[in-house]
Parts: sequence; structure tokens; C-alpha cells
Amino acid sequence: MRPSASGANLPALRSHNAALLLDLLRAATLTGGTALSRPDLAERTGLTPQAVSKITARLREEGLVEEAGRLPSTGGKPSTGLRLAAGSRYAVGVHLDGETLTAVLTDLAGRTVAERSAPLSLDRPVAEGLAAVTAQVRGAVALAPGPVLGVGVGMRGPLDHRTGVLHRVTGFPHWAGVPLRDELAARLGLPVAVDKNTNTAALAVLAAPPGAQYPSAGAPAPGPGGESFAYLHLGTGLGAALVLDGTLHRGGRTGAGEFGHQAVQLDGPLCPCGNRGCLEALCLAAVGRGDPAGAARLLGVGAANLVALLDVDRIVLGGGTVRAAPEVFRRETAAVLAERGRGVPVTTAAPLAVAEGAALLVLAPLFTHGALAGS
Amino acid sequence: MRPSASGANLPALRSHNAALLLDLLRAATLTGGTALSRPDLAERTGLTPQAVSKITARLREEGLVEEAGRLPSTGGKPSTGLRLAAGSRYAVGVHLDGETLTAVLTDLAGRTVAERSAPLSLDRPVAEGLAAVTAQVRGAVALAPGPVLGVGVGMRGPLDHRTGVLHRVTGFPHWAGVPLRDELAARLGLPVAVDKNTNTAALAVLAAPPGAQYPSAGAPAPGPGGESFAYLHLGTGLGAALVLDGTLHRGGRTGAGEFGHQAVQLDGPLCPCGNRGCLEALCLAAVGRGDPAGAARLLGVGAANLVALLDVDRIVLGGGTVRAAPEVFRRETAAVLAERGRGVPVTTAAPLAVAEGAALLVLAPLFTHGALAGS
DNA sequence: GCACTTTGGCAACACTGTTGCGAAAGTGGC
DNA sequence: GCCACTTTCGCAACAGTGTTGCCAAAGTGC
Repeated sequence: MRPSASGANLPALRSHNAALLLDLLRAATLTGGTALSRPDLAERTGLTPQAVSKITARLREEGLVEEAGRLPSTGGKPSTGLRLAAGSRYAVGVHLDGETLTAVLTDLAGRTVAERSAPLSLDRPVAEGLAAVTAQVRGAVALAPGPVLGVGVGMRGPLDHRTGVLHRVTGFPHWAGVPLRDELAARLGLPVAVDKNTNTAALAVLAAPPGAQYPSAGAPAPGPGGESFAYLHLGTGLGAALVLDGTLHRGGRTGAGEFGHQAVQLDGPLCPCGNRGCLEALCLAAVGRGDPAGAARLLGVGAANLVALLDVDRIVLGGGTVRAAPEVFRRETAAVLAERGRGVPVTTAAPLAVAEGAALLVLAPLFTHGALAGS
Repeated sequence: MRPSASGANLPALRSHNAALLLDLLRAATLTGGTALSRPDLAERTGLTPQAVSKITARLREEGLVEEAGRLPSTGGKPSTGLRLAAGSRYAVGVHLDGETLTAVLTDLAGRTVAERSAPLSLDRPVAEGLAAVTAQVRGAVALAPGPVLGVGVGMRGPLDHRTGVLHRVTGFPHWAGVPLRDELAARLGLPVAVDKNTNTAALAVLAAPPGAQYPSAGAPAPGPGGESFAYLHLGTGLGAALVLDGTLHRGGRTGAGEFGHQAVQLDGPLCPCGNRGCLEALCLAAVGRGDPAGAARLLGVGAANLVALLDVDRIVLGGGTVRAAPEVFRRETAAVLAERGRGVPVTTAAPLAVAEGAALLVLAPLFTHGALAGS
């Protein structure tokens, strides 16, 4: 019987605090490249200055953190700047959508260093697809100036992110049951992680500091455990990913985020899923008749339901259909939210979010201090 | 500036592990009163047997844990049973609904030892209401055979559980802005915690081991971080509380759980909130025309949306309207969920769930190991 | 030049869980 | 009845946390 809840020991404590500091340094790197001082870190973590000194000394020995000159004095000895050694490790993220294969090489901070993409139809046999991914990843790895920690893959669900096995892939039944993670790991000789495209995109949004994306005036203060937001993905289907208190919520059976089949019109048109008035069916119909604003307003209704239920701090939109008219979607969705008294900021995700978030699947263990135990 | 994310030190480690063991012992007490052995605890936590011995020795010194005879041998020296010293501490939980004041005295395991209730209309002035609560709590405290740790209060929201201040109280505007927690704490000389009735009821459900509530055959295995469920409360209004991965999700601005104003009929009847087709309006209308089954089926639609979005393990129903016809609600809601391909177990909460969960607000800090930091 | 503040490392410390070991207390084979 | 074996569980020594006391370094302000 596996432990139902993990006890914590000294190594766990150590890695928890190390990850905490690394996460703060990464966030500082991404906001503006400003270095943090040891006293800064002590204040933000609640650790004593001496503890911070010890921990950062270890991290510097491992090459993960480096000194960055002296910061201006505040009336005494000037403090030494510390920053993430972003160039010390790399990761590769892959986005597989139905037609294109995109691979990005990111540094330790999660910033994209190089990008490659190629057409890849999932119509082709599995072996051919795997070979194409392998080749593309090898190409990205070759560009890395330092060691590559692993490879993350984001693609349409449903799939099991723990085992890396695909379930059914709508439209491409021959991919069902493929143990993608293990197949790629064997070919590449690198650790591989697989997750749904909505989840990886949400990870990319989570890693990017919110202040950089929308004016902080309209942004509510995030809750204690970190920020909460919903990522809504409108492409060939409609899905969502939920980040609650700084943690991606995947659900008990890894099925969370079925946003497309929310019923919003009890007597609405029949959806292929068998029910009536599903948000996805209504949205896709609006898109189909060339009415992105109408689709966006429907998305707004679903988003309002979601904000009411979960009290998230903001909504992030993404996916192919949104990318075709980002400002329309952003504006109309925000308008409906405001009308319904659920006014929260609405932004759009970066175009490469899915691939960049996939790379973060590999980097995340270095920075996650949320669960002291780890999985 | 307060620490944005808490570093962990040795005392935090210590209380984390102590809480972990206490939680396991509490769960064992509630399932069937069976005692656990030290090796059991070691296996379930991943701690070494020696660590368990040290920790339980401390807990026994504090009087929180006691030995309970010898367990049957498994081929060697028989192990000593350990169990929560349920009678060593007590807590009081109060449920304030619009008309009744219910107070329960619970032991350390959260089991109700005594119950008192009295009519109390929130129509009355605030001072009178506070006096009534104070008197009722004092009566409950007098019945406690041991020290009382504090008092929890569950009532209709919206309110701020961190400060214990009420916001608006629908129908009783003179209660708006009352600092209920501090007023009661000053009168009683005991720590007081306040939360929404839906949240406290969910805490009561969370504390009760799921196996005791519904046959484990239909119960999916809970996720890694603990079980996930939604508690739906239908009384004078419709609200919800969400427990995700074993943690109550309150939302960034403590506003999560606005389940009643989910739009499920875009062109539906106007709701007092200003929108159309809110689930609450439709449900209450069905109840109003004497159609509980219809209300339950509507609840089922909302629950299906919720299961799809959050992938929760089960649905729990509660509140005055449900309590009037629990089996109808349970059956019809479950039927709609099954029809929609979201078949998860549906149960009803215990009648005293709100008050018992309120008591758990006080007991929870002893058992919560989820966030190593605490709030 | 001097008093003061701030940084940050060294050393000793308190306390964690861990390891090695051994006594206690059962079961099962002979 | 005896012995080998297993399991429990505490004592003692240990490794490794973060913490405290202290002090040198390196600035600012008068």
C-alpha cells in the first residue's frame, strides 16, 4: 500500500526551501531581469537571512544560481544580487496539434531560446509521427548551449498525464492507447512528460508573472497560495484548464477542464455528446457562421459561470480560433463578464503557450514547493 | 510586506508530521474505532518507524493520543494500538440560519457529544442575537468534560472567513458589517472562527471518511492529494462548496461557491441578480410549485456541469429543502448525472453538518498538514 | 574622521528524522 | 519444552536542517 499522505523529512524540507527560492528568482528573472538580494529572499520567504545564505550557497555550487553584481545600498553595506542561472539547464517543449508540430527550446527560466516547427498530420501512422517528433526534438536539443533536462509534450486530450498514455484522440483513432511518454523516452534517452494542451498552456501562463501581462491596476491581489485563473482554449473544440491557488487542478481522474460540455441552454441544439445546449456546440456554431463576437459572448457566459463558481482572479483565452481574432475575443468576453457582475481581467495567452508550457512540465519539479512531498 | 510563500523550518516540519499522524488517527477513529499501530502509521506516512515512535511519544505527552491495548500479532511481537484521545479536547460548533440557532459540542475527533438548539430570528437586533449565541455556546461549553478549544460559526454568506466580518446578509441588512468573530470572541473569551454554512458543511463531509457514507463499490479512488467533491446546498438560496484534492477551495476573494447563479438557460426567466436563466431561480421556482423532483433534476444539470469541469469524485447534497425530501433529491440528481455521462455517487449530508463543520473550523488546525505553512 | 546601518559569513547550537543495535514478546517447527 | 525466527519498539549515536550569537566588511550620513 502506498503512503496515503506523505510524511516530511529533512531532505524534503531542504528541497522545499530550495525550490521556493528558485521559484522567486525565476519570477524576478521573468518580470524584468532584476536580481534579488539575500535579504529580499529572506523577507519574502520568512526564512532567516542565515538560512537563505546557506541555501543559496548550495544552489550556487550546483550552478543553478549566480551572483549578479552589487545592488544599490540602502544605508549600509550593499547587498549582492542573486539571479537564476538561466543558461545552466534547458528543456524542450513540443506542441502537437492536428496539423503542426512545434518544438521550442527554453532556458531554465522557461524563456524560449529557439523554435522549430514543421507540418505533421496525425493522419499518418503512429511510427511516422513518433519519428517526426523525435527528429524535431533532436534538432532542438542540438541547439542547446547546455544540458537538456527533458522533453515535455502538450496535445489534445483526453490522456493520462501520469502514465503518458493517450486515450482516444478525436478524429485520429489509431493514436488511441499509444504510450507516448515511454515511446519518446526510449527513442530520445531523455525524461519525457505528456499533458493536455490546455494544461500546458495554463502552466505557461502561470509561470509568466501576471504583472507582465495586464495592467496591475485591474488585477486583484492573488490569494494566499498563489494566483487563480482559468485558461479557456477554443480551437477545434472548447476546453479549459484551471489553476487554483497557484496549482494546476487536473481532477481525480485527470479529466478536469471539460468546459465545452457545460450546458447553458437546456433546450438548445443537440450536441454530439448527446446532451443539449453545450457551450462548445453553441460556440462552434457561432464560429462556423463567421461570428467570432457571438462566440466570444457565449464564452463570456461560460466564463461568468466559472468566475462565480471558483472566484478566479482572471480569465486567459487561447487556442487557434482565439488567435485568429484575439482582440475581439478578449473584448467581448470581458464585456459579458462585466455585464454579469463578474468583472475580472481577460487576457490572451502567448501564441507559443502550449509548447512553452510543455517545456515547463520538465522544469516544474525544480520550482514546485507546493506539495512538500512531490509525486 | 508579508511573505508571499512561506519557507519551512524545523517547527513547521514537526507540526506537519504531527498533524499528519493525528489526521490518520482521527480517520481511523471515525471509520470504526479501530486503533492503528506504529508500523501502520509508518507505512502510511512513509516516515520511519523510529520517527513515528518519537512523534507519537510527544503526542501522548500532550494527551492527544493514547494507547489502546495490544493488536493481534502478525507473527512477532504484537503491536500496541494507538488512537486519538478523543475526550481530551472539545469544540463548539454553531449553525445560525435565519430562524434557528443550533449549537453542538464535539469531541476532538469531531463527533457530536451534545446538541442544543433554540429559535433565533435574525430579525432581532444584533446585540440580542449575539447574546443568544453567547448564552447557547456557554451552555454547550458547560457540558464539556474537558477543555474547549474554541467556537466555530457557520452561517449564510457572503462573509470574510479570514476576518470573521459579515458582508450583506440577505433579508437582514442590519447584520451587514458585523465583526462577528471578534464580538463573540470578546464575549466568550474563546477563539472563534466564522465561515459560510456551505463551507462548514463541506468540512463536516470531508472529515467523515467517505467509506462510511456510501458503498465503496461505486466510489472512485480519491486522487493523490485527497478526495474531491462538491457540496450543493439548497435552502432559501442555492450555494456550493468545493473540496478539491482534500482542500476546501474558498477562492481568491473568499467568494467561491456561487453555484446558484450559474446560467443554464440563456433566455430563461429573469433572476433578481439581473441575469437570465440562473440555476437558483429555476430551482426555487420548481420548489415553489411543489416539484422537488424537478428541482432535483435541475440540480443534476448544474452538478453535471460541475463534474465535467472539476472532475470531482462525488456530489453531496444538503440544506433545508433537500432535507425535506432527501431521497427524491439524491435519486433524481444521480439520475441526471448518469444520463449525462457524469455518473458519480450522490449522497446527502448529515442534518447537523453545518454545525458540526463549524466545530471543525476550530479543530482543523490540529489536523491540517496540507499546507505546511498554515495561514 | 566618526557613528551608524546593513550585509553576510563563521561557529556553536537546538532540534529534526535516520541508522545501528538490542531487549521484549510473540509464532511456529521440532 | 526448547529453539529459531519474526516483529515491535526504545535507546544511543549520527547527519543534516534552520537558528542564534558574534564579528568583519562596506557602505551612508554628519
